[in-house]
Amino acid sequence: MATTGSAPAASVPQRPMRADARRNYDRLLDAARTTLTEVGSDAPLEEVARRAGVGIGTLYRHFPRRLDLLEAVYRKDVEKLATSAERLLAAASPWDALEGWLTEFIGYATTKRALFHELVDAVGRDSELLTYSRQVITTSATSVLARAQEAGVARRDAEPGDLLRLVGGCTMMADLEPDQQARMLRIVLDGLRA
Amino acid sequence: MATTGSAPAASVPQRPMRADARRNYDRLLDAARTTLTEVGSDAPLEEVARRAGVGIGTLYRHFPRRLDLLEAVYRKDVEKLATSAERLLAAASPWDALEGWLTEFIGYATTKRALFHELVDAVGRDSELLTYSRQVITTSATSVLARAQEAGVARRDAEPGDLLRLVGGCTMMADLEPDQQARMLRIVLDGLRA
Amino acid sequence: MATTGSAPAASVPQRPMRADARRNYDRLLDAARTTLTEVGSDAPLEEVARRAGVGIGTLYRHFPRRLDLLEAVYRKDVEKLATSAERLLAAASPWDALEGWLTEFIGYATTKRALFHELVDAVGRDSELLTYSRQVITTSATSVLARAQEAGVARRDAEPGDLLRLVGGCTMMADLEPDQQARMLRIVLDGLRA
Amino acid sequence: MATTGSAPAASVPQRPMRADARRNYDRLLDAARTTLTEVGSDAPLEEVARRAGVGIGTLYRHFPRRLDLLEAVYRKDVEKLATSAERLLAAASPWDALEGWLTEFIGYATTKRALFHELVDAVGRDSELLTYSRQVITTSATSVLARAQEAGVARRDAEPGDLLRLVGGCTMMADLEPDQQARMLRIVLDGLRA
DNA sequence: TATGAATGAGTGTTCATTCAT
DNA sequence: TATGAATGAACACTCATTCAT
Repeated sequence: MATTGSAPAASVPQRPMRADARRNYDRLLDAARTTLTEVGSDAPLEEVARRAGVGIGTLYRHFPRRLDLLEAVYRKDVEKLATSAERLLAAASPWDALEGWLTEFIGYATTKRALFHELVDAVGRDSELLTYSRQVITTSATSVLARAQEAGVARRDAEPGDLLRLVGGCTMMADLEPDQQARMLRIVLDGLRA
Repeated sequence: MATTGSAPAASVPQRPMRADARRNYDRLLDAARTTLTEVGSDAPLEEVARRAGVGIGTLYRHFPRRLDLLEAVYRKDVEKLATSAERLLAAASPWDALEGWLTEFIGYATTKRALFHELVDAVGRDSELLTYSRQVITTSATSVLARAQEAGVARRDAEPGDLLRLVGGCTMMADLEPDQQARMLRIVLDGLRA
Repeated sequence: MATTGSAPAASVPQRPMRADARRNYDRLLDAARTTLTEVGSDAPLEEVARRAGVGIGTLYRHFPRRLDLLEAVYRKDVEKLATSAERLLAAASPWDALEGWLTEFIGYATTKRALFHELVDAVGRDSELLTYSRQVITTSATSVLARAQEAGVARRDAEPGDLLRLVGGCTMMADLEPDQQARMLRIVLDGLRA
Repeated sequence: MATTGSAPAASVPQRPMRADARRNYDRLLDAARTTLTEVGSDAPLEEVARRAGVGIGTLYRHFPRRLDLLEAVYRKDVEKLATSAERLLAAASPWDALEGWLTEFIGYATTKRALFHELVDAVGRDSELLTYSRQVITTSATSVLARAQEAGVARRDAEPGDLLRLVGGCTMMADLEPDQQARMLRIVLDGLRA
C-alpha cells in the first residue's frame, strides 16, 4: 500500500535520481512543508528554496509549477500516514499503534490546513490526489482503530470517521499551539479507551 | 456586552456616518466576508470592491489598509455571535438557543478559517481583537450552554470549550461542504442532548 | 472601413477614456512599436513602459497580457493603413496616393516583421486579427493601384499582391536600413510608372 | 572560395574532431536551424540539444555561448550557398544552376529571417561574419546569373542584387507558407527567362 | 568526455496602496 | 466624496550558463 518513496509521484520506471538531486528533492519537500505551514499557504517559493539551501532554479527543476510542489508535500504526508499505519500495526501494541498513528495524523492535518484550499481550487476535490488521500486515510484509520477494538482497548462504538474529524478538526481549530494539540489528543484518547 | 456596532472598530466618538457611507461600509464588510471565504484569504481587494459595487478608492476610504478590512470582518462576526447569544437567550427556548447559536458559530468558524492566520501574523495572538474575540465567544458559549444545562436539556458534563472545538474544528475539517457541516452539527447536538 | 480609433480593439460601447488614460494608452502603443521594432520582438515590457514614461502597472492596466499589447500595435498599424488609403484616395493625385500609401506600407512591414511570428504562434493565422489585416491591406492596395491604373499613371499589368510582396519583402530583406528602403521603393515605383 | 568546412568557425589549425564529436557538432547545427526557424529565434537551447539527441553540456562544449551557435548556423548556410554555387556551376546547365541556387537561397533567407536581428545586435553589421556573408552571396549570385545570361537563358538586364532582394524579400514576406514560397520563386524565374 | 543538475538574473504578471479627476 | 487610473514591490517562472558526477 505504501509507495516506495520514489520521488516523482507518477509515471514510468525511470533511472534513480542522482544522489545530490535526491538530497535536494527531499530537502525541498521538507522546506516546503515547514515554510507553508509556518509562513502560510502563500509563502514565496524563494523562501522555500532558501530554507532548502538551493537556488530557485533547482526548485523549479524538481517542481516545475508551484502546484507540483504543493501536491508533492501533501502526497508525502499522506504516504507517510499509510507507511506509519503499516509499521505501527506490525510492531506496536494495538493501543500504541492507535495513539502513534493519531499523533502522526495531527501533522498531516496541519499540512492539510495550509494546502487544502489551494489544492482544491487547482485540481478539484475529485482529483486523483485527493481521492487517493481520502482512501489512504480511511483505510489506515480503520485498520488501527479496528485492531484496538478487537484487542478490547478501544470503545467499540467509535467510528474511524469520527476519530478523524475529532482529531483533525481540533487540530485545525486549535490554531497551531502544539501543547494544546497534545492536550486535545489526550482528551480524545482518554475518551476512546475501552 | 455587544458593542453598539459603530463602524470604525476603535476609538473616539465621531459623528455618525452619512447614510450612504454607512451603506457602503456594510456592503464592503459583507462582500469581504463572502469574497475571502469563497475565493480564499488572498483574494484581491478589487474583487471585494467589485462585489460591493463600489470603487477601490471607496474601499480604501473606509479601510485604509487591507488588515483593517480583515479585522473589521472578523470583529463583525464576533459581535454578531455576541448579539445572537443575547437575542437567543432572551427569546428562544434553552435548547433552541443552544442550537441557534452553534449554527451561527459555524459561520464564524468559516470566517476564522480564512482570516485567522493572516490576523495572527499581523497583529499577534494577544492583540486586542483576538483577546476580545476569545472572551466574547467563551462568554456566549458558556451562557447558552449553561442555560440549556440548567433547563435539563443538555448534558451536564459538557464544557463550553469542548463544544467550540468540536463544532469549530469539524467545520474547518469538513472542507466547506455545507451539508456535511449541518450533519456534523446534528451529530454533536444529538450527543449533547440530556 | 477605418475604425474610430477607440482604444480597446473590441467590444461594447463604453465610456470614453479619461484624458490621462487615453494619453498613456497612446504613448504605450507608440513606445511599444518603437521598442519592439528596435530592440526586437522579445523586448521587455518594462522597457516599453519606461519609454512611455509610465509604470509597468499602467501598461498592464491597458494591456493585461503581453499579447494584448502586440495585437494592439499590429492592429493600429493596419488601421492606419486603411485610414491612409481613404485619405489619400480622397485628397491626393492617383500617383501620389499610390506612392504615399506604399511609403506607409513600409512602416507596417517593419512592424509586421517584428511581431508576426509571435502573433501567429499565439493567435493563429486565421484569427480575427490576421484575417482582418489581410482583408484591409488587400482592399487598400487594390484601391490605390486601380485608381492609378485607371488614371493611366501605373502599368496595367501590375497586381496588388505583387506590389505588396515586392515592397514588403524588400523591406524585410533590406535589414532596416532606412535609406535602402527608400531606394527600393523608388525602384519599384519607377518600374510601376506607366 | 568555399571554406573547408572545419567546424569551429574561426582560427588556428587544430586537430580534426573525433568522429563522434563531429557527428554531435553536425547534429547540433541541424537541430539549431530547424529549432530556431520553427520555434522562433528565442527558442531555448535545451530544445536544440534535445532535438540533437545530446545533453545541454555537450551543446555548450561545442558552442560555449548561445551566440556561437547562432553564428555557426548562419555561417553554415552561407557556406552551403557558396558550395552549391560551385557545384551547380560545374555540373548543371546554366538555367538549372540558376534555379537550383535560388531554391537553396530560400532556405538561407528563412534562416536569416530568424537569426539576423540577434546577430546584428550582438556582433554588428560590419562584423567579419556578416561582411563575409554579403560577399559570398553576392559572388555566388553574380556567378550563376552571369552564366545564365551568357548562355542566353536569362534576361540581360537583371542584376544579382535585384534577384536576391526579390527572392529573399518575398520569402520573408510570404510568412513561411512553403507552397507560396515555391510559387513566388516560379514567378520570379518565369520573369527572368530570356 | 558526455551528461544533466544547479544557479540566478531577468521577465511577465499581480495586487496593495496612492492620488488625480 | 467616490471613482478608477497609476504606481512599483513582490512573486511565479524561464533559460543561458556553470559545474559536479
